[in-house]
Amino acid sequence: MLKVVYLGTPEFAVPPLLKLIDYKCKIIGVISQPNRKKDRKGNLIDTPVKAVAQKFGIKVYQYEKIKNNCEDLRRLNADIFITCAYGQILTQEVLNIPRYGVFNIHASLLPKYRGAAPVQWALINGEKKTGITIMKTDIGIDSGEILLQKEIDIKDNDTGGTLLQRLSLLGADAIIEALDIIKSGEFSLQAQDEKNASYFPLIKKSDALIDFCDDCKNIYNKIRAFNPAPVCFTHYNGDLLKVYTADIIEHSSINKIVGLVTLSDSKKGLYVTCGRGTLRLREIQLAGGKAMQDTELLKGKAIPVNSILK
RNA sequence: CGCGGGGUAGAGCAGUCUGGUAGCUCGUCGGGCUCAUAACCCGGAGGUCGUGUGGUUCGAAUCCCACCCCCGCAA
Repeated sequence: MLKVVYLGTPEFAVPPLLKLIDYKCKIIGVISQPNRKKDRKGNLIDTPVKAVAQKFGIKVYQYEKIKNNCEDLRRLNADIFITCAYGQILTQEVLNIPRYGVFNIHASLLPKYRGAAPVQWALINGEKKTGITIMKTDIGIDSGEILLQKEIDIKDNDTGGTLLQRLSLLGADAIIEALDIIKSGEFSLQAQDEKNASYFPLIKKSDALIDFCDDCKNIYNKIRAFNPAPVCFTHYNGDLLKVYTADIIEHSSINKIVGLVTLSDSKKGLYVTCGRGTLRLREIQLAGGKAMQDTELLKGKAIPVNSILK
């Protein structure tokens, strides 16, 4: 039976792990990032992958720097490492450890959208399709040879959350398929076409600040890409105003004043001008308050017409 | 003890500093007007003001104490 070590950290990496637990292989260990998230009281929270692994009695390892723990890793005597949003870059020394090498579940159709946040970037760029790539990890970032790919359509109403979830399930199916192939021994790996490669960086919190100078379509895409995390935001009177969802009201007008509230009505909602077009900020949240519909928020809190959001 | 905001009618909020039995925007119910309406007019119902059968007071949503829950930031 194939001895697998699974490396993953966030929610996205949970479905593939669950699928592998059901699969005819032996998961001899799970490696996850150190616990970093804290609750409001300052207690550290287990990573989603760690929590699931522990529930199934799988040994969990958390390394500050995995590359400094090769001795441990060798001792596991694994046939294969499977990575999925693990969060650390593996060195050649690590890659050499498992018998069949390291395979990665990546949420894009490589060579496009290499990098740590392929799903969000695909949405930001208004892509119509994306997918999962199972590739053999090499020393570059998402540059390894491809074993198989699965394509999926991006729906107009997809958000980062919904798309991540579907891709996560797709990734779970894909890795099982990949293991079957690997076990059969009959497969060939396909080098990536470097000419078509694109790389997008990790999303930073500051990327979520809405720039109303932009075209409303771009802002709309960013808002859905960043829902439910990190969530786009702007400011009203200096207070944080998160925007979970928006609707495009019209996309042709050219506006000199942007971030301008043109309609603020507890029945019709909150309309704001963009460089091109107008958006309705539909699901919003002020600091300290809960997320709610614009119409609900406006019943208790006035955001007068002609206010500027920035 | 990381910093901060908040828990008041079905919903969103004001009132708390400067104690004196609760108000706004909606929703809801009834009636009216209208070809019609997410429009407008009139009227009604609905709240032990997070919990403590706590403290202070003649009197607490409001001040003090303890606890529970929600949210923003930070990590």
